[in-house]
Order: sequence, then structure tokens, then C-alpha cells
Amino acid sequence: MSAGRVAAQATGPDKVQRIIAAARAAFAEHGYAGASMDAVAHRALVSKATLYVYFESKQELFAAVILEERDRYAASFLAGEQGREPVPARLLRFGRALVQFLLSPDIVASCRLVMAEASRVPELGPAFYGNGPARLLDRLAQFMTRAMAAGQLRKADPRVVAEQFIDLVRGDLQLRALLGLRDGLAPRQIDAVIRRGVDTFYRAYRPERSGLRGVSGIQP
Amino acid sequence: MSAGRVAAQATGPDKVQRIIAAARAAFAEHGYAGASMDAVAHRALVSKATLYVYFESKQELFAAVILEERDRYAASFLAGEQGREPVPARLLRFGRALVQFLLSPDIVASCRLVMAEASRVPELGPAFYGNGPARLLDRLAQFMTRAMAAGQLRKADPRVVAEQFIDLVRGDLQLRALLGLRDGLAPRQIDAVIRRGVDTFYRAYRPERSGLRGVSGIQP
DNA sequence: GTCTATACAGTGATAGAC
DNA sequence: GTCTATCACTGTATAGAC
Repeated sequence: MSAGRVAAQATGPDKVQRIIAAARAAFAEHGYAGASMDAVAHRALVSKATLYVYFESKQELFAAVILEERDRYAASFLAGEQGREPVPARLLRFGRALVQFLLSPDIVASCRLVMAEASRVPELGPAFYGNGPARLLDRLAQFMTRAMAAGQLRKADPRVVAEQFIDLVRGDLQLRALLGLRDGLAPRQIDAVIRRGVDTFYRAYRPERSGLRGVSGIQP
Repeated sequence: MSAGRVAAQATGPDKVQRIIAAARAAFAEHGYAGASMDAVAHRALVSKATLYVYFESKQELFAAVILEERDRYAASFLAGEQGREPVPARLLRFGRALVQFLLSPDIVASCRLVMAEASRVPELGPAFYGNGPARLLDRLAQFMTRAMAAGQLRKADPRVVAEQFIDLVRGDLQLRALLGLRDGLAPRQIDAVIRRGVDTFYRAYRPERSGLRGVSGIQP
């Protein structure tokens, strides 16, 4: 137990990760109350008692799952900034990445779980929002600020602009996904929503005297 | 069993309603799996066995709760059409009613439940969406169609226009409510989101050239 | 630390008296 | 139709052997 060699047991290091992964799958499949600790232990290839060595309760395990997913949320968006492209094209690129992310099965499952338990675990919702959507909004607002400074967008509150961009691009796609609809979520339909969202956004926020320049050069 | 007098028992008629109401409260409070039939029976002041007289299973009771709430969804929006007001004012009025509805505790709770169970009860999501948001979208699209015909809005696909209006007015308010955030949901902040949404919407969809083309809405 | 085995409460659903 | 009492089962959490 003392210093030096920690004597890495055969099953020490990543066991926690395995448990969390198993728990995430179980929660996503059966919901919080519906997922049994037995099932989690079985999936993680450990005994139920071992579970309780690492996590004092089911609640704590659940929180660990959500907070781990939360970190993926603030993932590497906007990675290739592609500064050369015109603003509408960059918006379209970003919108596609955003929606693809929001509709990914992992994120849909996480959102469902957090929403379902929000009233019983009040600190979960703010934690999820603060490290997910809020960060996203910040980064997008910075982008909008730069675009406005460069005269590529009409001047306005960058946070409002960013929020409305997200609203328009997301459409009701996220709602549909959360409700488990399969209609209207084909790739082509999704892309149509995104393109129309970018189009309307740019129509409202393009520079004032863009004059006769076309609304967008974004038709793929 | 035989014909004629059905002999209305003292507790026949509204008992089902009482059970459904109790079930809605229990599901909203503890989630589907977390709510016990025992608790529902207790709340409804009936015995558990009586529950199973009216509903064959927990699933069936749950479906009844959701489908009853669904009907409230298609409630009397857009009641006072107020045809005299200018379009932006009418949009603002409608946006306020819409958001107030979306943020009401009952609807938030229903959405959470449906989303949480969507993957396990696949027919629930479509039923909820079809009788709720979809109907709303239809009515709003009709409104947009009339406004376009009257030259008060730029011509475009009415369904797309209606959808984007909802997106802009809703903002992330519904998401925040579903996640259980209490920040940013003060009445004043809510109204600010709505007003900015209507403003951006109208900027994108106001008539092209209000001055030259003549606003006479004779052209269908 | 890890496992097998289990305590104890609570679950959905049912049988039988009234 | 309604209730009391109960079934068979599963849940979380814990003891004790290794």
C-alpha cells in the first residue's frame, strides 16, 4: 500500500471505465430506474459487489455517466476554421457538424436521460447545459463577433445571433430525434432543413447593403 | 350481464379519470419505471386490483396518460385571430401563447416522459408528435399562407416558414425547461427571446419591396 | 480487491371473499 | 366491481470467503 510500486492489479486501471461504459449502455437502453445494477455488473464483467466498491450508489454511478458524456459534448467543433470560405459556406459547414452531433445516438440518449431525471437530480441539468450547449454558444458567438467585425454580418448582439443560428439550423430535428421519430430524419431531409436554416439566417443577418449580391453562394 | 339497466355503481363513471390523473402525477414525479402501480392506486384512492380492472398493464395505463395529454396539446391556440393587427404584432401574440404553452409544467412533464420512453415504446413518439407539434405546424402554415396571399409576408413554402418561426420564437427555452434549468426562464427573459425571435423572423420574411411592387394582395 | 451468496424491501400482477 | 392478501420475481445493498 505504501509508496512506489502501486502493484497494478490485473484488473485495476480501466475497470472503472468499463463500468461507466456498461452503465451508459444500460441506462440508455432501460432508463435510470429501469436499468438494474445487476445488468450493469454483468455487462461490465464484474460482480455486483465490485460495482459498489467504486460507486457508492446507483445515483453516483449515473452522475458519473452523465458527467463523462458531458465532456464529449464540448468536443472539437469548428475544428477546421476554413477562414478562406465565404461566411454562408462556413455557416453551412458548421450547421452540418452541429446537427450531426445533436442527432448522434449517444447525445440523444444522454439528453433523454438528463431530461428524464432533471426533476429528481436538479444539479444534473445545469451541469449538462453549462458544459454542453453553453460552451457551444460561446464559441459560436466568438465566430459571429469576428464575422461582424469583418463586415461579413450585420452588427448585433453576438450571443443572440449565435443562438438564433442554432435555432434555425436545428429546426425541429432534435425534437424529432428525442421523440424517437424516424420520419423526416433521412440524411437528405436533414440537410434540407440545415440549408434552409442557413439561408434564412443569412437573409436576416447579412450585411445591410449587400445590395445585389446573391443571398448565398452555398448551393452544393 | 343482461340488458337494460346497467346499474350505475356509486363509483363507476369518473374513476377512470381519477386513475389517469393519479398516474400522470406519479409518472411525472418518478418517471415511468420509478412510479409504482401501488402509488398510483393510493393516489387514486382505489385498490391496486381495481387498477387492473381498467388497465391491463402498466404500459397501457401509461399510454392512456400520454394520449390524454396529447389532446390538450392541440388546444385552442390562435383563438382570437385579431385580423386587424399588423402581422408582426400577431406573430408576437402567437409566439407568446406558443412559448407559454411549451413551458407549462404539464407539457414539460409529458415531453420528458415520452422522450424517456420513446426507445422502448416506439409508437408513442409519433403519436405525440403527430397530434401535437404537427397539428400546430399545420395551423400556423395556414396562417402564413394567408399572410403571404395578402402580401404581408414574402412568398415561400408556408410549412418551412411556419417551422422556422417556431424555431426562432422557441429559441432554447424549451430545451432549458426540459433540462430543468431555472436560469434564463424569468418572464422578462422569456419575452425577450420571443421578441427577438419575431424580429429576426420578420426581417427574413417581410415583403420584398414594400414600396414599389404595391402591397395589394390580389396576386394569389 | 474481488467474488459468491444472501438479506430485505418493493415490484407488477393475480386469486378469492364480499 | 371492489377490496385484502399474496404470488413470483427483481431491486439495492451488504457479509464473508479467498
